[in-house]
Amino acid sequence: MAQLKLSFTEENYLKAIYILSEKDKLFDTSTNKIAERINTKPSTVTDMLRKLTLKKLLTYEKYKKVQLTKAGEQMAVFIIRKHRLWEVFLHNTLKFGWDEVHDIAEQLEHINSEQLILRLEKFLKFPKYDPHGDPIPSANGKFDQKQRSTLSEAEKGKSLQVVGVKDTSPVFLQYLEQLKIAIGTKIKVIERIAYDGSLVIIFKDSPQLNVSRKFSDNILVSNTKF
Amino acid sequence: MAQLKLSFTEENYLKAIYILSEKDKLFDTSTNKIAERINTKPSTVTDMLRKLTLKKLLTYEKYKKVQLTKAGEQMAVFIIRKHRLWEVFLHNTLKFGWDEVHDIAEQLEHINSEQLILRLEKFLKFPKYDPHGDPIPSANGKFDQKQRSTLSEAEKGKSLQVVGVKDTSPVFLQYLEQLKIAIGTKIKVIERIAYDGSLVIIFKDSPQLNVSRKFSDNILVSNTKF
DNA sequence: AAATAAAGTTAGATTAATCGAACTTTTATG
DNA sequence: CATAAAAGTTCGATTAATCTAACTTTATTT
Repeated sequence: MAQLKLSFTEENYLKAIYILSEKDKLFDTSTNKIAERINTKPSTVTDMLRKLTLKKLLTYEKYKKVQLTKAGEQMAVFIIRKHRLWEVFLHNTLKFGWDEVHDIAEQLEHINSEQLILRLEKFLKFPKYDPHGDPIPSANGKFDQKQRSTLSEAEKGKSLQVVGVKDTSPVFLQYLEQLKIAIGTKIKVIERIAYDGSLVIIFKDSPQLNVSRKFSDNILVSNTKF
Repeated sequence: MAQLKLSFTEENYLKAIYILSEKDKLFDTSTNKIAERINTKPSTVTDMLRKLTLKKLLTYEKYKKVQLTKAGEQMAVFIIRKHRLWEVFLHNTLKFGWDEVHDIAEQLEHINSEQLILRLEKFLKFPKYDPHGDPIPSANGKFDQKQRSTLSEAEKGKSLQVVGVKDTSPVFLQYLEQLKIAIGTKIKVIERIAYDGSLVIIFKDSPQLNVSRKFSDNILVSNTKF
């Protein structure tokens, strides 16, 4: 693995395509979506798709859908692994806030050294999840897939533990920080409001709190832990 | 500081020019020397010197010598600061060998985040020297200049402490590792052999050892500490 | 100091990544 | 289903970094 060297740009395309394919399993990964995610123009994406096809990292015919090959997917997963391990380092070791780690990890993920990542992982004690609750693939590319659902799906009376977020925008993360909700926080659903899909919840020593549907849609929870 | 963004390549040129100017204070920093250090051709260097002159990071007229401006020097020192802090991290925290840290730090030094470096420095407890004994500039660009000389200059009978190396090639560093000489090792010069400039030394519980002039020329020592 | 060598520069070409504008294909909609 | 809108592609151009080959300037040496 990791035999052929890719440019930062190529790596970013692979990662973007991987993530888009994951996110929208129903819809095809399209030129425009890639362009938007990578902040470039569709014409540039077309060129790059050609290039990556030649390198056998994805399959693609013009006007048709894009799909990563085994090799391309492996590369993408490895980049995600690096990204998430660095996020753990930034958050746990250097004490960066939840919302500050992404941009720096975006740069660090391209550092090229297998050894570095193995040792970093060991130093961090083999974390399974990053600070946003996203799973960190192991060195052989496997994800630890824990049972997760959104808070919005939770039944009344259920006790749950926050394991991640879907929205990772600073505004959302900072709001969570303000509420003192973080990974690991235990939440109980007191009531479901049928009218607007909002929920009344409590957590830790908090008073009752009404949270919007939009809010609860973006909180990932598990109830397998207790 | 650090207002304008430079490419990796530009940063590498600045660093190379800074280091060459430091090393050979007597001789001018020349196109060919830069080319050799950066592993590129002289013609490429000429182009880059023009570009960096336009950006006011150095002064240069064709066929004349190159000199960094205040701004260029600040940038270079900041890159060296990053490089050396990362080396400390790799060595102290991730337990990489003395000889393994350079290449990875060469990549990490280009990561762009003032905060990251400040926090890394704090995490590492504000180290003053990197694993090779080279001083780490502080955030305001100042070096802690300790009294240093080479082992070859040491008088008979003197006790000294290793504070760094001049040669950082893997073969030399690995030899030191084998001998169990590292930063901090205390050495006593038993005898100076006039014939070939070699020295007889002892350190820790070692037996007497004869080391060549070439060897002792590349060990930096201080006797200010005890 | 003239000739030769070494160092440095210029010019033209190449590769990677990007863009805008014009064009083509696919999809959606009346 | 014809046509307009959306999506995607092609083409020519640009910028950064690099090279080679030819040329110029500076340094060295007899």
